[in-house]
Amino acid sequence: MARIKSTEQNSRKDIITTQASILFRQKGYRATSMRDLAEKVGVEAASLYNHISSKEELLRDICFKVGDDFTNHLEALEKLKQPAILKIEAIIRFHIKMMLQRFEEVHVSNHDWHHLKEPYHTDFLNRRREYEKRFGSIIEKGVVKKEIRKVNPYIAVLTILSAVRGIEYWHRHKKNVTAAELENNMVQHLILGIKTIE
Amino acid sequence: MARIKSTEQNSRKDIITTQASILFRQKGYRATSMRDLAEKVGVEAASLYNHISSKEELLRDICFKVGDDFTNHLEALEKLKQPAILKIEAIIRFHIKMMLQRFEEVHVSNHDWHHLKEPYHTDFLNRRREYEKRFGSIIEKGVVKKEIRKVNPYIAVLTILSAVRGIEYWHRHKKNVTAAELENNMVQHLILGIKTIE
DNA sequence: CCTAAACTAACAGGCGTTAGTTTCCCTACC
DNA sequence: GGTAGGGAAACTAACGCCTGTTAGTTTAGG
Repeated sequence: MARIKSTEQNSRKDIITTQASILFRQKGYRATSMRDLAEKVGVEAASLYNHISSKEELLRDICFKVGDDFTNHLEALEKLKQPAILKIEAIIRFHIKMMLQRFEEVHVSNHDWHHLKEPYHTDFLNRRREYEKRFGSIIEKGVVKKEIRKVNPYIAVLTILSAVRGIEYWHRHKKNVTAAELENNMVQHLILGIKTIE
Repeated sequence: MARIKSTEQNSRKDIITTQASILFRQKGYRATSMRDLAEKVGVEAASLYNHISSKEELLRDICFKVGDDFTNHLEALEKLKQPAILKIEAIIRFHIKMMLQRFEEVHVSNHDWHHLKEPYHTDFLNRRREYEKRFGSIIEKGVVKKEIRKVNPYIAVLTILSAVRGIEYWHRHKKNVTAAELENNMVQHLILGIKTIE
C-alpha cells in the first residue's frame, strides 16, 4: 500500500498524468490499459480513480495543456513588431524545442487527440485550425511585404508544422546529430524554402 | 448469408484488406474491432477467418505493401543518371501522389506499423531506416556536386518525409486548394530550402 | 456434388469503472 | 509530546461489456 509521492509542485494527479503521457506515447492511448498505468505508478488500478475521473480525462489534460502552450506562445508573438520571417522562425524554433523538451506530451497530443470524446474532440480540432489560421496570416503578411515568396500560406503552414512534428521519429538517432544541429538545419530548410530570393 | 463479392482482380481477401485500411485509418488499428470490420464487409466476424489468419495479418499486408512500393520506386530511381536535385524532386512528388491516391493504406502504414508483432515490427523498422539511408545518400551526392547546400543529409530526409506525411491532415480542405497546387507548393518549399543559392 | 464460404455459439481473457472496506498520515487537542 | 479523530488514498472484489479467435455446422455456387 505504497502511496504515490506528491510534492508541492506535483500533485498526485500530476504524477499520474506524467506517467500516462509516457505510456500513451509508447503504446498508444487505446493500447494502454488502466492496469498498465497503475503498475507504472505503483498502485492498484482502482486507486487511480481517487485522483482522476476517467482515462479520457488524462488524455484531455495532456492534449489541452500542450495546445494551450502553443497558442499562448503564438499570441505573445503576434503582439511583437517584427518582420514576418523572424516570427515564422520563432514559431519553428518553439515547435522544435517543445518537441525535444516535452516529447511525450507533445507526441500524445499529436497522435491521440482523435480519441477525445465530444465535445472535446471538436473543441480541440477547432483550436488547432484556429492556430493554423493565425500562423497562416503571419505568412500572408510576409508575402504582402515581399519578405516571402508568393506561396499559398495554408500549404506553407502545413509543410512547416508537419516537418517539425516529424522530429518524433528522430529521438533514436541522438548520438549522431546534436539538438542544435537538428534545430538549425531544419529552420534553414524551412525558412529558405519560402524566403524571397534576393 | 450474402457472400463477399470477389472479382478477377480482387480476391475476397483483397476486399477485406481494403475495408480494413479504411477502418484502421478512421479509428486506428487498436480501436477497430473484427466485428466492426465484419459489419463493413457485410459478414459475421467469424467468417473473416475463412480468408485471413489474424487481425495482425491485415495490418502486416497493408504496411509491407506500401513499404515495398516506396522501396521499388526508390530503387528504380537510383539506377537513373540524373542530377540529385531531380531525383529528390521525383521522390517528393511520388510521396505526395501516394499520400493522395492511396490515402488510407499509406496513413495506416505510417501510423499503425508499431502495432506489428515481432519479427515484423523490427523488419518494418529496418526497411524504413534502409529507405531513409538510401534517400540520404542521394542528398549527400547532391551536396558533393554542389547542387545542394551543405546540409545534414539525415536531417533533410527527416524534414522532407515528415512534411510530406503531413498531407494526411490536408484532406478535409480539398475545396480551397487543388492537388496540383499542393504538390507544386510543397515541392518548391522543400527543394528551394536545400538547393544551392545561385 | 463437393468444397469454399457463410453461419451460430462460445471461450478465455481483458477492458474501464464502481462499491465497499481498510489503512495510513496529518492535524488538533489533552 | 503522545494520541484520538477524520479525511485522503490505498485496497479487494466484482460488474458488465468487449475483444480476437476457434469449433462445429449449414448453405450455396461452380
